[in-house]
Amino acid sequence: MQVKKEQVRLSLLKKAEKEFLEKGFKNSSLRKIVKSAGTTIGNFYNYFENKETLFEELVEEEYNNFLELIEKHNDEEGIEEFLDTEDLQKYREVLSEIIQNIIPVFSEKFVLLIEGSEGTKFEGTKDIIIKLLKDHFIEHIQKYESKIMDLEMAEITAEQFLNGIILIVKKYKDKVLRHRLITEHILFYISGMMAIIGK
Amino acid sequence: MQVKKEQVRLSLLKKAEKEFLEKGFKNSSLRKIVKSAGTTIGNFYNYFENKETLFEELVEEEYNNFLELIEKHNDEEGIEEFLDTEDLQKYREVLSEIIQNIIPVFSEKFVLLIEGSEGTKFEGTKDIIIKLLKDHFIEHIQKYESKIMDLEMAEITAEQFLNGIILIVKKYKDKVLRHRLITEHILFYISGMMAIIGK
Amino acid sequence: MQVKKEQVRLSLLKKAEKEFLEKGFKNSSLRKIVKSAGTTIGNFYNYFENKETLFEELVEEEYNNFLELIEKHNDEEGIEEFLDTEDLQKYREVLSEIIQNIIPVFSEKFVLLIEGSEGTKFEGTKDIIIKLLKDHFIEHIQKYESKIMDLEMAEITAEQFLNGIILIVKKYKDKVLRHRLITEHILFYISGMMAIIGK
Amino acid sequence: MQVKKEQVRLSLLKKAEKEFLEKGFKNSSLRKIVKSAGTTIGNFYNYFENKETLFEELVEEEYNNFLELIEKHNDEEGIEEFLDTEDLQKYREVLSEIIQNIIPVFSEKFVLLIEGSEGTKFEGTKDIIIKLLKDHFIEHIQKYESKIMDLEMAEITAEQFLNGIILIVKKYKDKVLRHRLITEHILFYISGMMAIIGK
DNA sequence: AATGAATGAGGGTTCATTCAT
DNA sequence: AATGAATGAACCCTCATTCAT
Repeated sequence: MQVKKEQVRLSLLKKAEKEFLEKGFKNSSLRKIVKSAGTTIGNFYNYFENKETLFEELVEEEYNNFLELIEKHNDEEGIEEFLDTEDLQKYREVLSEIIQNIIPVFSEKFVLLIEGSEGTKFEGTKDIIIKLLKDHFIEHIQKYESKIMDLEMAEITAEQFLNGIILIVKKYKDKVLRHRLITEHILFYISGMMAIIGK
Repeated sequence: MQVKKEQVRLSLLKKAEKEFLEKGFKNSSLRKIVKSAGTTIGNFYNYFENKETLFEELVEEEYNNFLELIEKHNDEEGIEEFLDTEDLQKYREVLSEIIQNIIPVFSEKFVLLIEGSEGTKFEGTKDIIIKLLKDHFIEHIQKYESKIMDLEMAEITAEQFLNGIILIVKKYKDKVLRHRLITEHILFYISGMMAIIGK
Repeated sequence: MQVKKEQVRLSLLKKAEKEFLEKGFKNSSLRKIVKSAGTTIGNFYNYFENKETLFEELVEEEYNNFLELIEKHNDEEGIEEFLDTEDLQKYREVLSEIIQNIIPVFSEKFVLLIEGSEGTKFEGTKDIIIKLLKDHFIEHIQKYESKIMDLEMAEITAEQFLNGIILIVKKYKDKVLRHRLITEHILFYISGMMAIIGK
Repeated sequence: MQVKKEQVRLSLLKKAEKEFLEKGFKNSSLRKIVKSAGTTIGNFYNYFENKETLFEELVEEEYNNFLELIEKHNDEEGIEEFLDTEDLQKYREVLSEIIQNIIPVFSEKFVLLIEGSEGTKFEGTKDIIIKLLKDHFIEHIQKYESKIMDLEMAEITAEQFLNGIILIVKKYKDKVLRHRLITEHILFYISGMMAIIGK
């Protein structure tokens, strides 16, 4: 009695994503995932090695996309130039366009990767990203402001910046709204940082 | 072999706080708390009614302190006047003083209350606080800026504002540093909000 | 080492019935049931949702049969006419035939339902039945004797009547003997009641 | 800090009787008894050896009273003569007087002894009494009726007879009512038995 | 491919009893 | 006499995983 293989597999992934998002990896019950996907525990193990593999499969691609984004961004020096303007409305527009390209990275899977990965091999991802962001912040500030940013504030700001994006993605499913809110969020952070460094 | 009562009790509370902070109420294991406190499961129930009571005992006082803070703050209209200044350094100083009075509320127990209380009767506290903050934000902005703040951004900002405090308290144990960072954090949020509403 | 499903399931039900009958629902140990059925606690939960479901599965059908019996009996007015005779032997025969139809209801499961259900959703069943019987007694006596039965005695008699059936079913497994004893039991109660009301 | 010894002891006995009556020996919690008696677990063991001893102390005297009653009754042949009458009302009166002497035996402690003693050394008492009653019934019937009573019905009747008394004592605390109901109950049984043996 | 039986460890909780103070 | 700390076994239940079919 065989159902098309891909169908079961996709159903499992979909229901797992839902459960993992709601409860995180550790608190998710494989039994419940499997049940809501309409198959059985035993069959699950025909598709995935174990609970962790299931999680990894959900998140792996996202993780790689993100790494890629980071790398590309490191090459693309010059973004900041656009941002070096006094006209806030202009700022917004430029930002919005930049975000347009980045936003696909900020998906539910990304939330999973950052917030739901405790107990998996991805559980350090959030820290890695925060470190990247922190270094990024410090570097840019030094470059443009000739002021040393407070190390602790840099770290806090980095984590908060990330948290904000996660928060928006979790709360708002509508793409347009999400885009606008992320833009505002980033704008908010740029303004805040400028205030801190006393510009 | 009996140990003095208070010693065991305190040890249980201490180890419980640690475990609850790390894993949250639900994911904490009573068996592990009890073991690391150097006693047995059976004996635990001589000190506390159950797992939830243990949590509540850790957090109850903090919760009441917080409620008190809220009430007092609602009375004290006029804080904002001090903040309505163009001199950023002055701003910082006034803020710092206000925070001095508030900061005892932001303890590890407060973190527990906000972040680790899922599964207890306190699990709605975070949402309540966010709502309070959100309404507060909206009200003030309307009063001083004659502009309506974006409802979604108000909510995000409120949650992020709270998250930031939690983050600082979790990461930095030194009182002086904590105080400075919270001041900066609040300053950051004021700046960010002003940017958003386009001042 | 897998055993055929139905075998384990039936074994669990059988051993559970035994344990529940001996000790009642609350005092029965799932561990002991499971052990005597030759399986493990973990495996039990592959067959039944929980301890209470196990009980309900044993008793549900019986409960419905009983409800049906009650309903049918409420329709069938006229039984008493047969009983309104002076010839005791005739009485016995008519009773015996009526009981023949009712007796399948009085099984071990019925005992479980009445005596072992404390702590389950069926725990009020005995009281319901007693109330039904009491009202029944009172009504009939009024109809045929134009005397009001003592309310307390009605209740005691109802409970005792039920207890007697339970007792017989518990003690005697042989169907023929059981039938005879229940007949005698009912006869006994009719005689006793007549004596009380002074006929 | 000493309270009068007897006071604590009596309080423990009183609360234990209540708990044992409600839940039986096995299902009663010593913790709860001790708490409601206003003392502590540790102190309990200064007064009683253990949970079972507590039970025994409650019931021992009752048990001996009962044994005595039985013995006395075996001597007193002749009671039945009074009962050998056709006048029901006379019957009632004689019975009522006999019961007057017996009724103190049928106390809450007696209920405890019969119904709540599972798990103690008294757990066989009910069976012993039933056997005594059964033999008694059989003997009397043979003597007066020259008919052999059905052995099974004798046993059932004996148990039911005892159950009825227990039931009355449990349900009705008022002494006068209790006395009347027990009289009626016995009358009921005599009538029922006569019907069975076909008199 | 699919089923679900079986395991064993761990979850929170209650219990009677012992014993140092 | 009185306290309550300490123990260890038992309670029902959930879990991820393995494996025979």
